[in-house]
Amino acid sequence: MSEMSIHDRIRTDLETQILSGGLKPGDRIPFEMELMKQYGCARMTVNKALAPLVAAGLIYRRKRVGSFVAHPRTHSMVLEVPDLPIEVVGRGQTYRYELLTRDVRKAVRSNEDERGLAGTGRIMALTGVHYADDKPLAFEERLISLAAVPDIEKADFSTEPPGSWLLHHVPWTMAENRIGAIGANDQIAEVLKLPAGWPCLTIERRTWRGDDGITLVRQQFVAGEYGLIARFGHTAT
Amino acid sequence: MSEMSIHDRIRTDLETQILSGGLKPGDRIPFEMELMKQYGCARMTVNKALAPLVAAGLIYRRKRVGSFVAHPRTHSMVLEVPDLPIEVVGRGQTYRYELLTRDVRKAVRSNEDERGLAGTGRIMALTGVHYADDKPLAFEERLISLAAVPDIEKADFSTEPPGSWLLHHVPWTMAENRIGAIGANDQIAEVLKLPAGWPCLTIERRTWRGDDGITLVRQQFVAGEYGLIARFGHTAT
DNA sequence: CAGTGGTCTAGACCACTGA
DNA sequence: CAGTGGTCTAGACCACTGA
Repeated sequence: MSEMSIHDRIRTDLETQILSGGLKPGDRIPFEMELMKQYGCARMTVNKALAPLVAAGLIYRRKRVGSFVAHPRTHSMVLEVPDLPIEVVGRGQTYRYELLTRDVRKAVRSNEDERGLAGTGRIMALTGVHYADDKPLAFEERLISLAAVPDIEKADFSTEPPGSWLLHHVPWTMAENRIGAIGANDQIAEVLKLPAGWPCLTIERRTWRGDDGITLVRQQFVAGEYGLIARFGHTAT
Repeated sequence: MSEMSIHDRIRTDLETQILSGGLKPGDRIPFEMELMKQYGCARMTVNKALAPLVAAGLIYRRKRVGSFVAHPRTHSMVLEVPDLPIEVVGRGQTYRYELLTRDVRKAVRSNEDERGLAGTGRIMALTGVHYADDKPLAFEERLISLAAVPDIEKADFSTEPPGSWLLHHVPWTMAENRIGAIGANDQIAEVLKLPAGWPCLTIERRTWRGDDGITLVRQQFVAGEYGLIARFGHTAT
């Protein structure tokens, strides 16, 4: 407790009050001058405490008016989309990736996915299967922009899956995941050793660096074998 | 550009370099003293620029050593778990909730879900269906702790679904979502007007206020009719 | 106009830790 | 020991905006 810095104490005190409901959405929080007096500190210290609360969307501030608890709009959770090998090994299973197809070619103009990724530049197209304890866990198809990631041509995906390679080598600035469910089609059912139509959790992820698309990946996880967990969080306006 | 504050310029300059790959994971970023000279500002201003980069996990700092670009570890995304009526109406569809069953009783000690929620106190158990444009969208079963939410007994769920009621009336401090896929069983398939075994996206959400469980809800969304979207984010070490 | 938050300065002392 | 980051102070000027 006493090891906490003053700005940490101010911040956590306010967080606690907001999350416990003691301070409700729309309520005014004390002015900077008042917090200075309460905590016996300088204004910069109060400011340092409030900045992360603004960034987290817990409060909003208006000049001449004051600072207020924000109104929660949605349940906003932090979703960890983990590196699959680490996730699987972390569960005590063995992990293996099997590369099925690998193709380097010019992006097809009429294909929306490919055009959005690399314009009319070159792309690498990969399909593969993730195994946990030698049981099929997920089917993956992936497109990678060679303009954005030229080094990818030298990568060896017989040992390391492309997602891990990218995660470790290529920084990204923006990503979007779409999560849904679908029944496995005949081809995927065969690869995953499932009856056709078997339910799968789908994740479609697009990743950008700046305005440049890096990769587009679609994964189908065998229902029951894998789930995503999202925890905690709060976002408001 | 010139409207940007100094700390915003320092921060975005560094972000740009890191995200463009000009600064790679493990690279040292300039010392605070160097940034002071580069930007002609005080050390506090540099500090204000670096703090959000630390919070975002883009850099890490070690005393006596310096500050470095962090190594990306996992994709950490913000998942919006929206209020369903708002989401549906936002898509231009009509929303309707149909309450199927409502039961108030003592929690069953042998049932792990119920015991975890309310000890041996009383609970409300609800099942219902969410409709979009009068087509079944999701089946929902929900348990609510009456100890945590006594007012819920007076709520009318013929118009408003219980999730919205709770979102608007009960603040929560912690939540956990488990996302997966499953084939609809016979009972749920009938309610959702699907063939048995039809793939569904499942969301299981537990919500707490402090140490008290508020609600546990399991939702099954008809595959193709609904998806979750998670955006952006970054976590590193 | 007056009071708020936004930003910034030019210092200061400290804890930590590699050399 | 020396140099880094962590924190803090006591000011300052400004833009914004409700009264």
